[in-house]
Amino acid sequence: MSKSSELTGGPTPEPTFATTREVRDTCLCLFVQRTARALARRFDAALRPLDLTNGQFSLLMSLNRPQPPALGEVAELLAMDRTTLTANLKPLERRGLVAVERGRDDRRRRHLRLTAAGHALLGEAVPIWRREHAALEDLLSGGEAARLRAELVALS
Amino acid sequence: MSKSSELTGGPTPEPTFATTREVRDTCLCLFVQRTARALARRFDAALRPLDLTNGQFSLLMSLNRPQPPALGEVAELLAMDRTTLTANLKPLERRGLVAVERGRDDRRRRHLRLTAAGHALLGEAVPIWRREHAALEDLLSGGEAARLRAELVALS
DNA sequence: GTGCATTATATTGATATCAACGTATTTGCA
DNA sequence: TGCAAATACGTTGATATCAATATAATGCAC
Repeated sequence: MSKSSELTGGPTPEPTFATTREVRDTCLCLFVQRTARALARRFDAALRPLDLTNGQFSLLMSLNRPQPPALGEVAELLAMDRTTLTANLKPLERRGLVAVERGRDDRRRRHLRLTAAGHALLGEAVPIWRREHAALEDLLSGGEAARLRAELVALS
Repeated sequence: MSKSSELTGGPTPEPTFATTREVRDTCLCLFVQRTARALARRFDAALRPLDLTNGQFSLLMSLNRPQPPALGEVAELLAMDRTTLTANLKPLERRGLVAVERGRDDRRRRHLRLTAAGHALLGEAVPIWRREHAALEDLLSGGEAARLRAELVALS
């Protein structure tokens, strides 16, 4: 059936150019990474006047809630490694946008609280996000955005 | 109409929790970054026996073609900054998987060539990619993968 | 063929990402 | 109670990402 033995488990053959085209044209991981880079650049550029990256914006936004969440909860919400979140917090702490405080009940936990400055900066970022996101949705036809979100969540 | 003045351009109000929910539930950039992290972890784990990351796999694969492409072409194909690609090449060059050679016609160009070792390693990676990617497509219903790819490209 | 804009790439500095490993605290069980 | 497993988090080292800036080669106008 197949001219290739790539599936037989024998001595691995070297991939043909046809295999490369197949991977390049179908690999969902590659497609998502590519779009992730493009969107990151786009939102980074839009938020540059506030000296915020897209990731910092999403992180600050996830902290804007009645009760300061623990680090682990936020990491899970962002589908991010805990240690990555620890690293990402450092520049925000330095700038006084986020404060970290030990849990009173459970002293292992570290709760992340948005400071007044962080809250205010987030307020400036929201209109930028609205503008940029509206432009983004214009690239998709009606209803596609919702479907895209559902598909992305299915892969997460 | 709107109880919020976030769109009026006046003194920026601080974002409400409702705004946070809106961003969290709709931001395509956030959704894509989240899925990008999850898929990267997944393919990184699958390729770990070969000591390859998902990005290194995609990069090696993009070099598997008749004529060695120039750095800039590859960067555009991967929607990646040129300087990022320069950095990503270093570990692959160290391991002897990729060779960089100056263009003969245009000596500014640097052509990226897969070595025999790189080609062989890529051969070992293909079955792993096939297995992992098949598992991934199972998470989506029929035809969704193609639609997802098209939507991701529209945003790139 | 000179000179200048353009093109292709490298370097530096900052943040982002995760695995491997280590520490402190809590929980549950004997 | 005492102690081991589980939980929450940090640190280190490696790669990934991009903006800003610099260098070198090409090409074009004149």
